[in-house]
Amino acid sequence: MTDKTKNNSLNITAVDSSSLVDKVEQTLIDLLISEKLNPGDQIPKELELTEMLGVSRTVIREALNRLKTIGLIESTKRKGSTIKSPDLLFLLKKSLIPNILDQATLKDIFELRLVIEIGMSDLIYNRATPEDIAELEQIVATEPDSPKEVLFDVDHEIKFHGKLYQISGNHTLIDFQTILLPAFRYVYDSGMIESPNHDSKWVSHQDLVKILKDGNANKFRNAMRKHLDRHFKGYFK
Amino acid sequence: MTDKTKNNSLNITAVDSSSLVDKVEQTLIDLLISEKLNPGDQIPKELELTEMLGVSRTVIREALNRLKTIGLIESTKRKGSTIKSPDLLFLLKKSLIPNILDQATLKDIFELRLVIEIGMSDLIYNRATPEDIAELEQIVATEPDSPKEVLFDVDHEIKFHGKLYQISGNHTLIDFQTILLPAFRYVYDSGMIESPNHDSKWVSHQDLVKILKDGNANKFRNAMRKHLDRHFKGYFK
DNA sequence: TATTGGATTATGTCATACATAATGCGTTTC
DNA sequence: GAAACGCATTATGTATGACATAATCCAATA
Repeated sequence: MTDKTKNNSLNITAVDSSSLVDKVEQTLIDLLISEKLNPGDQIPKELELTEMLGVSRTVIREALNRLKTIGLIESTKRKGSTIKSPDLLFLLKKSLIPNILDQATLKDIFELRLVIEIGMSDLIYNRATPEDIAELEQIVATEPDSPKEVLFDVDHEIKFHGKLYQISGNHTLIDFQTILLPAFRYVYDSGMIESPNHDSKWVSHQDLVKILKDGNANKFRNAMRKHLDRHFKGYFK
Repeated sequence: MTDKTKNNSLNITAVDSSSLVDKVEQTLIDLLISEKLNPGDQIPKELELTEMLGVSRTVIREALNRLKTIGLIESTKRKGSTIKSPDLLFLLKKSLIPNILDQATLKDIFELRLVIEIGMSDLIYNRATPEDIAELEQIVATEPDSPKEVLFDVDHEIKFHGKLYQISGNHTLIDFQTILLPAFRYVYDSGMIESPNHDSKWVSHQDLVKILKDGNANKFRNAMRKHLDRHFKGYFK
């Protein structure tokens, strides 16, 4: 009778069900970490790894392929594989296909956008150049004065807020926006969330620009919060 | 004379240098999108794909392996591969190995943490239960009263802020924290950023809890900003 | 000196065979 | 008749050998 046949309170060690490729992948990642390898450094050739780890080239290749997929290495013919500083957001871009994400995650992402835009107010306020502000002014110039008349135009929305991301100067954030966008748009298009209405206290894009120009960091942050308030509705009541 | 031999101003179409696997991968992703497939749906078997796309099983497998790596599919023996709602952050966790990231990205991530923690103040304020607050009070109970005496203890820092992420109720954010953390710690340990000092206007953890309990959303958000101010130093001057 | 044209090397692709886990089904057993 | 067992089936997982292809080096040549 083997341990496997019994599932009661005997001290039975869990069987390692991971595949060979899984193990090799982890081994390689550990190697990258422990050896303190830097971008540009080379890792052993496939055939060398085959010998070192005692598995077939097939397995080595599949494991390397995974590292390649997550952007940790890069391989060229004759040269072999070299370490790379991964583009963190590149992956997200690939895997974030809205119709495949479940609703909970989509909602999380929607919230994430609100969180980020409020939080990055400080970056924006401290980094906006006069040229940036001029550009923002131009973007909002075509908007009607009265909030009541402002339709919710996703494209215009993206243009304005996209510029804000750019002003933040944080490239990871900028990439982030291009990732959040499809999900964001999807949330609206699919009717998960009702298109926002404006009440009288609403802060318009024009107001935001004004405050960015003449206010201070705190004012701008709080104004941004008010601007996004319409999106928060439905979450908190 | 082929187009390839000339590199001057002739109208020369760029050569497609992507590998077969690259193409198959993209083809499969397009398939997922266009066919409006949902999690749980099956995709064709490897051998079927081999016939459909006219490439060897090796290539098919490598492409599938990539989709598996980015969490879009899942494969089991005999059953084949099925679509999966990807865990977005799982990937980041793997590829974010601090010593491999370049400095610029590390700095971006450091900023990102600040952005997120300020921005999620609203989530925290609106979702904190009395039990949450009690727990926070317990965490900060051991801290000295005077800001001046507070040492910068990364572990304690993580404990407190980790609880805040949890209160936010946004699972993507919670995952995010476990990702930002190693990078965050690395930034300090490697001396890229000096360990913060507290000035007299500093808002302590204790202050934050008090405001979360008795203040309002705006006060809490601005307090959080002040609390993190020491980290912002060095960026803006 | 500059260019050309192999030789070399390591990854990329193909083909085939077998191992392994999951599933279903019929047979045995009580 | 129902549970348990064993066997065939199926699709992925692993191993192996062969060849294709791109990048690089180096020697021969003009």
